[in-house]
Amino acid sequence: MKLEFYNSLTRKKEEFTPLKKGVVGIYVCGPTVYGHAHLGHAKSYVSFDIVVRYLRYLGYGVTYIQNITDVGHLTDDADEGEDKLVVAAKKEKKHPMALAEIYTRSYFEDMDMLGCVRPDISPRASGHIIEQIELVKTLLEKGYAYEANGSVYFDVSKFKDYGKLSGRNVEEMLAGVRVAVSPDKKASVDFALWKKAEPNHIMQWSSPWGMGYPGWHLECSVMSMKYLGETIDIHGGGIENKFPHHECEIAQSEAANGVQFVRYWLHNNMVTVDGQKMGKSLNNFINLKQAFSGVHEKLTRGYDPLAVRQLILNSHYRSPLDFSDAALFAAQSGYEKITSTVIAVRENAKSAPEGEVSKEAAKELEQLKEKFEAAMNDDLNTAVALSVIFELVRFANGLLEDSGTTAGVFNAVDDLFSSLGGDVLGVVKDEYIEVGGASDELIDGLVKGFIKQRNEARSNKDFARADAIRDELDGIGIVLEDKPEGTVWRRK
RNA sequence: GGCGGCGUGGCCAAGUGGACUAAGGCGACGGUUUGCAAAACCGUUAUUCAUGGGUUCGAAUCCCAUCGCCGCCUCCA
Repeated sequence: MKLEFYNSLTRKKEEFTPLKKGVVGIYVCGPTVYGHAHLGHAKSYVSFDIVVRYLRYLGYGVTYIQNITDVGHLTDDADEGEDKLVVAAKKEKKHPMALAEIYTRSYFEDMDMLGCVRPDISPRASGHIIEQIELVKTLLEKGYAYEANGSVYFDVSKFKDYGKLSGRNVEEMLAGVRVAVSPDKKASVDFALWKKAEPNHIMQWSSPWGMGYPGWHLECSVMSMKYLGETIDIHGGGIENKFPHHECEIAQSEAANGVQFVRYWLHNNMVTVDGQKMGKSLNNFINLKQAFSGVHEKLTRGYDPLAVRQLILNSHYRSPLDFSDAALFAAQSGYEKITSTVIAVRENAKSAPEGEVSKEAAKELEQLKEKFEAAMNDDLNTAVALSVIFELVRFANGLLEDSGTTAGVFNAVDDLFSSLGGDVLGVVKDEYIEVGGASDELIDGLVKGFIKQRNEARSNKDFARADAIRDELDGIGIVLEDKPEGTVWRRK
């Protein structure tokens, strides 16, 4: 089976073929950096991280572009309202660009924690004002836009395909207008390409139409065009951006270039928290730093970033995902199960008897790999792909109990964990340095001292003392496990 | 009000006309193992897929109605 994506544009699953053989250009709408990234960002960017990782796994050369929106958009569409970056900047008493810098760094930090590969280019909207002005000029020259009172608007009536992505009908939209129409616009559906700035507006640039700033949809058109060309293979983003944002991107880009803008539109669904929409006023707004640290009244503990990632992968990217403390807890347990098995496999690979992979093991691993790829090829069904990883865990644990398992088998199992669980899903790490690593030498020495004392107590049948030592260590987050080959410790 | 989507075991979630008497994870319970645990392994845990009708030889999957939730129609991943 070939790789298929559900294309929002055609509303069906389609086999994926890139425009140019072997290479893929993908553009994903990035964050507006006026606050820390939250669970919704995590779902979106982990989802597209999987797209990039899987395409690379399949051997494509992928160019991954994800913008950073550091020019705030208006807080409403009635030509009123304030730039939301500016609003946040005032509140924190910082220059908007300083604020953008703070939250851009915070964003990358959180995405690194979640194991998302960095985009090849993270273009800033503020760094592409010239290109944006050029696009507006082109649209004016071609008659798709008009200037009014220092602002420039896109004339939707000139672009026949408007509405093709979101399934909206321009006449119906005109009939059902709820927002007050700006006096400068010819029609309520027209959208701003360039906005005139009031003198006190902090972020403004000079243009042929006077001082102003770019409209909200322009940057994505401009930056995808600049780095990926006029027609790009994949454009990703949140489903809430289908309209108006992506619809407007199509209009601007296709009007300017006269060619198809995006071949495959991929949209991820939203998150809820405890079954409710996540909102600042609902007190269920959880950002990633809170999820990782557990400092939030909805959370009973902090969660491993990769456990958060695993929870996201446990459902389909086009399905809504409900975050709750219980769901995170379950994901954490499952993540730890995978982790401990991978570590055990790698340790055993070093001490196991020499030997090649057995035919039976090789066959089993091949079947798991095929099942995994079939799931991923079906519009990235990570939930099923993850279940294959759990099948591999069970298979591996069976091998671990068999003292006859050879190093060759363990290495083959590790290879599959590393490629499917690591390279593709990103929930298996290359190295686990938390336990027994150089940074842990002191702790390791101390814990081993306690283990020695406890085992002396055990051999003297002084189980009360033995259990007391174990409980004491458990209280500070260290778990002891008595294995046939001796007692080992790990962090909780 | 208009448009789109969803509702599967105690919880999360895949499956979207016949191989479903419904994956996988978490939790719970029983067993193996253990001094007892932990971890691991084995087994049990939905005759049923929001509710009520209908189509079909056959429906979780299609249609209609009802209830609930989510998204878009104003920036938002």
